[in-house]
Amino acid sequence: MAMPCGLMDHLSARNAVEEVRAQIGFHDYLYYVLNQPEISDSDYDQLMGKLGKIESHYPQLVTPDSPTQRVPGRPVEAFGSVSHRVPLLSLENTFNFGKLQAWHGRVCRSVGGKEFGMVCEPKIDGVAVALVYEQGRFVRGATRGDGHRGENITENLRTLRTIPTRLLGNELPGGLEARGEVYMTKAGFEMMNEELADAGKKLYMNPRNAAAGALRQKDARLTAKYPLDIWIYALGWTEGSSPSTHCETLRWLGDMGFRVTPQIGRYEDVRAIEESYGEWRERRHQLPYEIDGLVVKVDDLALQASLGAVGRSPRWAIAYKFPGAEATTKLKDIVVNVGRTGSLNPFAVLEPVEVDGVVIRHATLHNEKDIQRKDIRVGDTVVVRRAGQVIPQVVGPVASLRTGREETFVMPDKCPVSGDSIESLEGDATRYCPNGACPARLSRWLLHFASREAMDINGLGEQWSEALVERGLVQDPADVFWLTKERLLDVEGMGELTADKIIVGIEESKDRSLGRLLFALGIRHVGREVGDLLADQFHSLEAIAGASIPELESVSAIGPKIASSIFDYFQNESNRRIVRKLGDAGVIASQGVSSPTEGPLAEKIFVVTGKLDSMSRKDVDYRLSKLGARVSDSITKQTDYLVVGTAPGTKKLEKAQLYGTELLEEEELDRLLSRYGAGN
DNA sequence: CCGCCTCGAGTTCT
DNA sequence: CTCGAGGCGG
Repeated sequence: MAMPCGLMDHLSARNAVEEVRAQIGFHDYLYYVLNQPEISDSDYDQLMGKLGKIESHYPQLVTPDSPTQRVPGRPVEAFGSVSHRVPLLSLENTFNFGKLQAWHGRVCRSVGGKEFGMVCEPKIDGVAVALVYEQGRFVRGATRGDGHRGENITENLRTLRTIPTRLLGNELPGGLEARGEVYMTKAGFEMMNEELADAGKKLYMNPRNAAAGALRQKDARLTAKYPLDIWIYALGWTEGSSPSTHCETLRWLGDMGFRVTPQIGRYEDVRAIEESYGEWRERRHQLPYEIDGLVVKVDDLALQASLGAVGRSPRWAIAYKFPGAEATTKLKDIVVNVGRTGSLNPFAVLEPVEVDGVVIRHATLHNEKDIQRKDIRVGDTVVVRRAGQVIPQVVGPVASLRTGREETFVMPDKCPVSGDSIESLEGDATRYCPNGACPARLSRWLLHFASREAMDINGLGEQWSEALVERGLVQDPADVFWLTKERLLDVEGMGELTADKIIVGIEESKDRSLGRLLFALGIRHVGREVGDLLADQFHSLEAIAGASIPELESVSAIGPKIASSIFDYFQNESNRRIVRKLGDAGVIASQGVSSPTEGPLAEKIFVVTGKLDSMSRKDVDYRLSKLGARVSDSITKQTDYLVVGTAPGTKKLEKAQLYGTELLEEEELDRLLSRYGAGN
């Protein structure tokens, strides 16, 4: 064997390598685990350089646990599977204190009423792994898998600097298995997604999925690029002696160089745990990584052993989870709804799941493109989130849980209600049912026609809209003005009182403003705003119906698309009939009063976020507009003030910060209003 | 043509 | 609230 540099014989080289590796291992521990480096980065680099140099001269001394080998040279073909010597069980879950008390009661009974200590630690939202060490060296790492067999991801785990390749200390057991949770910090996750977005690649949905994805890279060189970390939370098994309580075990593992969950508490009383749960629930957002609850364990290991397990969960531990803003569930089906415009709107039928204290069964999927973009398939396990304050949203599929039996969604080519062939308008992501008389469209249209912002017909909601259309009493919204109490009573489930209420509601709606009526008609691209604009400009329904495209376009904010949509609407014979019927029924459509553009707050644009205690949003709107201000709902550079109520939307606050918009507390708004005589 | 801004449309659950 | 699309100014 050649000895190119000749300075060392083989034996002293071996000693030198061992020496340097031990030093590097120790400094890795100080730097990555304790966050207390004792040497400078350049000194550290020198150590690494030295090791690399010796190893390059004596390749036979290179072992997989060398610090230079954290990132291997080539990808693996496939992950092997390994069986766990002691199965990794999953924990029983609870979201409420009652079930925690019940668990505590069961443990109490089975230990015969003796006092016992419990340990409580944050439950990291990551990927559970088992790390096996032999003679103090990291030899194997695996995922949980089904609890009995997991995937061998040793190479990938080796890239994590916080996983020691060698343990510290002199009296190490012959073999041991440490268990922990690999996670990605929130910041690392954001950064990574930004990079993926820039590269035009698919984004990860949350830090946990990103961590799981990173660990499943076939090429560990890729894993090394992800910001992964680990907290060790338990000892799986060991050969030789080990401490007798969970607390001490963690300390013992920490001394060997593992990065052990720091925020751990010991309790004798479940009520104290409940208190700590409350604190963690608040504090979780300040942590740099995500936690989804607390894990409560019996501290005494002998007691743990005597309690054993039921089914797949140990009896000596329970996960006390936070009500999550996110959950995963099965996507049972994708069903298509027909909107009032005839738009086909796919929505998800979900296995009911609790998200943030509410059971979610449905969620909108927007349109076909959106489903394709997110690659959502029927049968997928999906992540569901309550976006913004309320509305459930399917974030995306958990692709790793696919069985191969999932079906991709195809938009039907016939309307699911009327059976008409589907039209797709050029440059429009949504598709439409072209049949204006489609019963689904009709009942949605009627509902819209009667809605608060439109004709505001009291008593006519979803239920009765559908019933009236189904009974054939209404073929277009103008028909409602010919309804009589007798005919209403024909409808199944309709009582005297309801019928009276609806008749009165209809009568009262006859003199709504022209703008509202235009909006109610449901002309494509004509909403509340454009409706009022047209009313201000033309003063009567007849004038609008008779206007030419150029005349319509002369109104600012109305361009070619909107103009031709309006023009086409009034060219259509059945629409003209509706207009005539409305006139015959005595629907007056008084001209809307144009809003004053003068006043103390003229030209000022307000946006409101969150809930206000003293008045409703409509109230704010009304009072501010009386002073000449405008209330918009999205923040732009033009916005002058953002009124901040309780539980404000974070998006709006962020934007306000970006544009330097002035913030107004509710009190300040009150003062402002009363100064100009528009207060309470 | 692009980048803003604004408007329209659909939406869940209690 | 969110997305998509229309209008309009640079």
